[in-house]
Amino acid sequence: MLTLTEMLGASMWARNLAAQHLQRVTAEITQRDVPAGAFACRKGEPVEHWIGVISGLLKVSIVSPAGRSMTLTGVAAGGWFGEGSMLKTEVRRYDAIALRATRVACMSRASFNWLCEVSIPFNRFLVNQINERCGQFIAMLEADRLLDRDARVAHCLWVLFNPYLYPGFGPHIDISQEEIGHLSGLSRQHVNKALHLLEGRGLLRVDHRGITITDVAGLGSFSG
DNA sequence: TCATTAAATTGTT
DNA sequence: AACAATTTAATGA
Repeated sequence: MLTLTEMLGASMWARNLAAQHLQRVTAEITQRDVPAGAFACRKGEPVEHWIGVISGLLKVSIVSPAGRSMTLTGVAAGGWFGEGSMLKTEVRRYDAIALRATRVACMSRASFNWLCEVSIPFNRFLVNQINERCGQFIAMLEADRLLDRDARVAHCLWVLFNPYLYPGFGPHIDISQEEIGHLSGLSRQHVNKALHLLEGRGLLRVDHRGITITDVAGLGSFSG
């Protein structure tokens, strides 16, 4: 299990921060353990924190009035989310559910605002992060509306592998096929078939309780 | 260290 | 959704 310090070391924004800035906000960050299946945050709550994943895996999703849920993205270790709501002062617009026992880091609004004021690298990071996310959501719309199931699995893994949003640790992603199913909105059976199809195309390798990406660009452009 | 068992995950139907 | 096969993790000799 990773520590907060190790996780920050991998986080894109913490890498480029001045030492004294990082030291101060690190001291102010609080940690919270979220059991599997529980909410890390809920739609409609006031947004008090910028949230990062220290270990585990979150699913960011929204639920329609009719009860249908739609997954927006997954957040793996090293990833942070909610900066949009920090900048705008609004209530949380989605749920974040732990797909397995997950430890999150919470940066208060005060710390976040302070970083925005004193750190140019942090502002540059925010612009890049929001830009990356914007590109991913466009790709997600395409995958969701135009592409088949195999491509949706490919896209969902490609999103998780994005080195900017989720600066993981190497090409291996620790995730079960069931968890991929929850992220992509498909059944475990479809995920299983899709993974082996993608493996046959040389884009990844199916491991036990995980996968190893061998061709990131290929995953991103896969469309059947 | 090795064997046994339980639990989790995968592959198929 | 249910089942069997496989892998990992945990336990104790």
